[in-house]
Amino acid sequence: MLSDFKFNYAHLFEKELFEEILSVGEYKKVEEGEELINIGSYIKFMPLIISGAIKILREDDNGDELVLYFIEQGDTCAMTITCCLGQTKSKIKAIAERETELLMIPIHKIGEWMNKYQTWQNFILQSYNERMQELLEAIDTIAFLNMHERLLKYLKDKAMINRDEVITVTHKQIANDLHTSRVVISRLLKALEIKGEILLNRNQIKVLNL
DNA sequence: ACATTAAGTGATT
DNA sequence: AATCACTTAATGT
Repeated sequence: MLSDFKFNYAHLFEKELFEEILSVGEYKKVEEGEELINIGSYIKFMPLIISGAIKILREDDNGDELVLYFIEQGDTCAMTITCCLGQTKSKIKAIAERETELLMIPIHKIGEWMNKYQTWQNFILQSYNERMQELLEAIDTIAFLNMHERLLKYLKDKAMINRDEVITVTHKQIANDLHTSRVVISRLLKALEIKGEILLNRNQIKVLNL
């Protein structure tokens, strides 16, 4: 586990900072489906993802969800950075997409290290920038792409972050993630299968043209 | 064998 | 693209 962490992060930070991260960070392992952050909750830790993947989603008052993007190893959560600056509540929800290992950094360290380490500052700014890009992409997807394209992007993203062309989900779950109805998803999936883009099985979708 | 859950489909708005 | 109503298929007990 620590070797994984080294592999993903060691080259980013100077030795001194890396040591400090290790001594202050708290190792945590979460199972698939486990909720890491909910809307309205205060954030006390900033997670560095060692392995696995996390799904970031928005939720409305009715509890209807909409997936914004996925983050994986080497990434961190941009929301925590915002929270750290303004002591605000989380505006997003984070759920483990699969079994995931994290290193939890107390948020007061974020600011401290910003002043102390140049590499940390770069890391924070860069991840913030990457998340911003992803958000814009998510907006484009929702605003300008039709359901057909959104679905295909979702499937490919999902296959990518799980490093598996076979995705294990029900049509209902996809419908929830994309905030539409199951019937619509079933129809679009069927169309994709006929086009030869995917193979359908109960609880499973195989993405072909990755 | 029966109940439950997932997926497919026509028709309507 | 959403919803309804219904069918069919797969899976669990």
